[in-house]
Amino acid sequence: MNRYPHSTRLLVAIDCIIFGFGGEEIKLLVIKRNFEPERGKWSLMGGFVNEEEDLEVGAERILFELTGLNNIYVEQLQTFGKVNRDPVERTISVVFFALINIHNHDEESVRVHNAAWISLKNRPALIFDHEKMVEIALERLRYKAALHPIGFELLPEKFTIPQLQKLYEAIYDMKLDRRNFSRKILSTGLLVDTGEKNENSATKKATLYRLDKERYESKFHAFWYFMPDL
Amino acid sequence: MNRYPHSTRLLVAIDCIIFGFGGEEIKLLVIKRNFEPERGKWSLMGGFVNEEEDLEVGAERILFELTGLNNIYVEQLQTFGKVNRDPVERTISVVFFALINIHNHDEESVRVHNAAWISLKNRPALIFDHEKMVEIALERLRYKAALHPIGFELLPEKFTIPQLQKLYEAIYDMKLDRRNFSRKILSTGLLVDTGEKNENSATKKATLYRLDKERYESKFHAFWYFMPDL
DNA sequence: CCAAAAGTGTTGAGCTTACACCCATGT
DNA sequence: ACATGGGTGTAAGCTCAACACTTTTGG
Repeated sequence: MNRYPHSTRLLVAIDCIIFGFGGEEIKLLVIKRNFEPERGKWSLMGGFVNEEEDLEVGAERILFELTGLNNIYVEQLQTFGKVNRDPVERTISVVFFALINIHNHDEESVRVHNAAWISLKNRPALIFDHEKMVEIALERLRYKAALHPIGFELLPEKFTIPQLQKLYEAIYDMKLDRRNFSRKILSTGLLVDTGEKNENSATKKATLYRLDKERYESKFHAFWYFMPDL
Repeated sequence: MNRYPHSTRLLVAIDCIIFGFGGEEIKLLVIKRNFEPERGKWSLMGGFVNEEEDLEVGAERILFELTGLNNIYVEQLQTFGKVNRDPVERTISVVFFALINIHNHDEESVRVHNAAWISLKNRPALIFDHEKMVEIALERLRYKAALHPIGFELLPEKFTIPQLQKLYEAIYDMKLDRRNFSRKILSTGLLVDTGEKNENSATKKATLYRLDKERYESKFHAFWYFMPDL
């Protein structure tokens, strides 16, 4: 059904940048290619767009395939289209980035796909232009997390303020003042005290909070400063 | 050269959102289609990606074709890929947005393409999903202009602070306090007094400033608040 | 001399930062 | 009891928002 007769058709791929938080540092879920080209190298999870599939649906399909998760935070990042970015054949890649709770993914899927969580900060080289994609994704994550309450997507349902602070420190690779951070976060009114305490701690047990979903939805698009000078 | 044999190839288009500033309101450069489908309706300027052409290069080609301008501010916005977004044939559209000085474009090109500057705020309906594209572009413009010194791209080389203020008021569709705005802008150190005055004014002539290019480049990626509460 | 727009100064409020102390827990 | 990490209070400085007055120009 080529109804715009004189135009060239191109391969369109989707690549997914999957961020997780390990408690100390930001992690990236990547696959080790067991096919050519670049067999044995690390790569983002991706796939081609199906003929009868919206881009977002494709991204969700690919994310589900690797993680077994649905209903996760996904955002379109950017489209990469340099003529020679894929040495096999010209391919346009629409890149998405996802934030998931690292403990929720399906371990079996990850094993089957030969995937692994790697450190974002000390990551190995990635194939093609995936390196650039990750750089831009990190920039976007920093941008977004400073202005919107996005970080919660990386944490479990119930979390403590010190955990949240560690997360922000990992995202921006900087230390924050405990007292000021706590006050700023609580002042948003997004956190609800569950009454429970974090039993894992060896010292004083920290309060477990959960997100106030309604407030979260309604305030998500507001412009805030979660971070001091960036 | 189909070397990924079993995958579908799709049409890939580029659409351009072109913003200009008329002195009072933000304008959009659009074309009136003289071809089917949707003949006679307003549409963004666009075209298909050439086989041997990077996406950014394609966007610059399309922008040059309509405006006669090179070296303008262009940024990739997002890619639209709903299956039925183009009724003729499935087409992925990579959307760019450009900021130009409205007085610099080539009038002849605009006439040839049956194009016109329309009001952004009171715009007529656009074809396909171009309406949504413009919405998202405006959101992005507001986002970006609040944090980065991007507005200058819409003004002439030399401009006055009141002009700049009118621009920001147009972008955010709100009134700003003259004194606070002036102070905030001057405190960035981005403006250089040219020594000249705006001779067009009927009353007190305002000082003409120009951008300090070096400072602009070096501070462009800083996070700032140009605007009060959004 | 008057109207209209440009330029500048001040002040109070609120926010941010930097800092110190107390509490809970396990060893 | 002590080490470790969690929780809260406060004061100083700074930025921002709100506001009023003076200057320049053309008519």
